[in-house]
Amino acid sequence: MISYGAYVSNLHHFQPLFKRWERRVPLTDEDRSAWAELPWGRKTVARDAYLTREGEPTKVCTLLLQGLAFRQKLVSDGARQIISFHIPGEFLDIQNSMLEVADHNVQALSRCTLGVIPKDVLVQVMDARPNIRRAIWLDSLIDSSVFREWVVNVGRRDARERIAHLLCELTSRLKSSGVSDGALYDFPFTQEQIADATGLTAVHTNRTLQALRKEGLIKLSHSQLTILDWEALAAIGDFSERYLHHSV
Amino acid sequence: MISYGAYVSNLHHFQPLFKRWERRVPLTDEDRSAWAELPWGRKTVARDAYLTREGEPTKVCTLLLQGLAFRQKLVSDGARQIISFHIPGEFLDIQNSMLEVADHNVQALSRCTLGVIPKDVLVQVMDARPNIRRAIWLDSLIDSSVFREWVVNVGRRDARERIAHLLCELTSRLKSSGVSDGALYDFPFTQEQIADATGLTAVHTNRTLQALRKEGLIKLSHSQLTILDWEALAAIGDFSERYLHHSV
DNA sequence: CGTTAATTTGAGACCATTCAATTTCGGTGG
DNA sequence: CCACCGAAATTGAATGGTCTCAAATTAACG
Repeated sequence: MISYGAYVSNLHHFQPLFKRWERRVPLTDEDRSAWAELPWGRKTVARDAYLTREGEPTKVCTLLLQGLAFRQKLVSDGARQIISFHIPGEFLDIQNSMLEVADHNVQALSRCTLGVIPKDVLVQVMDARPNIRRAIWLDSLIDSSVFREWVVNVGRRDARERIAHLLCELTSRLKSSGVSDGALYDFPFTQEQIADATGLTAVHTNRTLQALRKEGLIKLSHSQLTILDWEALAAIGDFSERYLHHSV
Repeated sequence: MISYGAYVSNLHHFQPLFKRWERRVPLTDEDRSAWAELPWGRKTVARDAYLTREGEPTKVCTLLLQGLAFRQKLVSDGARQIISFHIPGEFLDIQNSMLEVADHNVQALSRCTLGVIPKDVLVQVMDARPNIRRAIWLDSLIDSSVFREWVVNVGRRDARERIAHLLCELTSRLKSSGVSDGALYDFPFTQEQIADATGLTAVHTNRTLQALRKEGLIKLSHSQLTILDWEALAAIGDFSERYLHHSV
């Protein structure tokens, strides 16, 4: 029998997830408790830890509960391309539920707490609960939309535009999720990570960030970011929230 | 009452789709006939026609029956980034089933025949038929994987590598789908389209293709492509089929 | 407070772009 | 069947954004 304390505690971990899901799909109390009662494993990992490795067979799906994480692929000469960043309440590898082999790597960006669940359990709950199925299906479609925008970002924007766009995306998503109030204090990304996410070198990322600072668009030091002029930054980055599908 | 002739004819149109689906998910005769009996609209469009426009409300989903198509986004200065190419038997906008507004454009690359279906019909059939649901869910996850690889391609490879990779992807997908035998005769892509897909200019794409030709890696003229040295081209493009998930 | 990671700076080289101009290709009408 | 036309491919030369390779400085952390 599950104690009331543990039960509430479980539900508590899923608040960012439920909050995000319920913006788009109605959940019943049954949905929520069924979700919380799944055989979740808890895991805490250090910064830079690999959560998934390309080429390995998929066994579980991973929900990010606390901290930040990112997906990446390595090319033959060893260069790294970051493909997406993830915030609490997001699945890091929902595709593992259906695909047999991981096609990219997932790494912790900061110290992370994770909810880990066997892939077949997830498939079962998706079959049984239409609301949860739709919520996950929507998450996955929105992930896809973000990947598409990243193709555009690295393919057709220059350094200044790419970085402005990335900062806008992170701010917008954190604000929408309620994790941050929008000014994005606490910005644990290294310049090398920003470089790998934008297809630039760390050196050029450094110079570009300095330019944005000198123009009074952002304030960034000691892992603290402040967006000083959102309108200007969004204009530079050609940023529109549409692709994030915050409302449905 | 649906005539036998029309019924068979309908099924015929979906052969490339069913063939692809059944590599990963078992379909029953009931699944197939239920699918064929949906209220499909047929549409034929000319080269370059827009099938979906960013910002427009989503009403239908579109299945490519014949011809080639691509997804793209335009940035503020008018530049175009192509995000994916599509071959017969693939959905062009499955995300329309759940999202309210299109986040990118879809264009016909050649003259196309399309199957068009209202989004709510698709949602219903996915709720009712687990096999079809899983097939579409898999399609969508693999689309996502391709988008991720494209982020890597434009983000961390040089011109030569990007184009080699793109040619390998197209060849591999056409071969796997059975549309082509793998040598990829009939290559209707313009150099401008290849440029827009790889984040390059048409001029540099031209020079890079010439280099690949001079090295004896490909033969390309008059819209006919032949891969002369697959191994070498795949090595240059750092190409692995893993991300295409041909088998599950 | 020492050690490593992360950021910053400089200078030169290079890949890809820009901007034209030219040639070839593909389709059309006379 | 050939002349014509716009689209696509090709070529050249100059420019420039980003990279490379160090080296120096600053920040983070136990």
